[in-house]
Amino acid sequence: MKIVFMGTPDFAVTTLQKLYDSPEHEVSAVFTQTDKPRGRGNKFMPTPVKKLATQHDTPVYQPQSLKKQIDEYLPILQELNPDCIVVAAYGKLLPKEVLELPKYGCVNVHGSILPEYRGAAPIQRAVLDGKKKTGVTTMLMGEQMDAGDILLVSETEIGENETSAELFDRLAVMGADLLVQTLQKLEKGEITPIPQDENKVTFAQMITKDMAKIDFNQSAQQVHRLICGLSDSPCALTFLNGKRLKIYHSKVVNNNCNNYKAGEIVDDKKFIVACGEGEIEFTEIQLEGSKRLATNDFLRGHSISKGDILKDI
RNA sequence: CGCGGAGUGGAGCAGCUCGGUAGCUCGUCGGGCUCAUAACCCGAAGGUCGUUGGUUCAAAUCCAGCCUCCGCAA
Repeated sequence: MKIVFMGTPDFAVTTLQKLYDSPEHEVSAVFTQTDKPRGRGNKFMPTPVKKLATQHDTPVYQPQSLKKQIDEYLPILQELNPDCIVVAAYGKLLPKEVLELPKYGCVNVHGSILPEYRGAAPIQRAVLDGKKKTGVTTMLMGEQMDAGDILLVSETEIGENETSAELFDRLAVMGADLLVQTLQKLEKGEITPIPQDENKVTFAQMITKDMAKIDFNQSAQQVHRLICGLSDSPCALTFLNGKRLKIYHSKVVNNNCNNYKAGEIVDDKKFIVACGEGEIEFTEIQLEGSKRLATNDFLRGHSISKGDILKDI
């Protein structure tokens, strides 16, 4: 199939790579968000998708807004004449003219089992909510965000200590596979799109940094979910001796009540911290200015004291 | 030129302010103790202190440039 790909972050890269690897598909152009200054030094960095597309010498387009610049880009798309437009975490809505252009429509890969978790952060939200199960969905795009008819769904379980980052990687691969399957069946006419059940719709709100500070008055289970859900980015956060301490991995070691204060360090050999209810062990952490370390390694060079209390500044 | 931190034996850190014998917690290897152990005791190997140049009798330590990594802000 002749395909135009639209996407931006790493999640989309996996799918794009899969398309490059599939001999039956040809990626004739890539759309991605505009380059923005990011990172240290505020240098302009290409989006992950652009990086990959450039390596494959695929033409890259970066419109500010397809809707506003439709007169400019519609002719380009018509010229490209794709059989299908594949969209993965592009971050922009597509205008009607674009949606109606390809023979097989615009197919989107989404990181949840729709209609649950429509929107920006489906994967993190699923982990934050302590869901046992999630998945990826392919759908035919409509004009509303993530509201199109469902094509295929693939499910998976979320591990007890699995972080958003880990789940991200798994779902990206699943999504890429599912997309290729979807295209195959779409071409053969083997799929009947199913409208979403509007009564079951939930939204996955964007993740913000002000969620990141850990409140140790919550239960160990709640703290654990926050840590898993926000890892690797923005990452759950507390403070050790006035310095930011990010928690990448943790596990609940005790669910019962305890006699410690919230945030008190209970074990300085393992970095176990008391919560409002239960205790949690940090297993991978990073101190401000230093690198991300397994707690074992961290404790060889840094000392923590039993009885110290972690708290916000 | 957005702000800041850091590069020291295999790992994580200290030492740098006030230049002059390389330190700590681990790991590794050898030996011992023990029913046994990730426990304990004894011993050993392993570092031109990121890189280049400068100051000096002497630089991990002071100065300048470069490389790499990291936190914040966007």
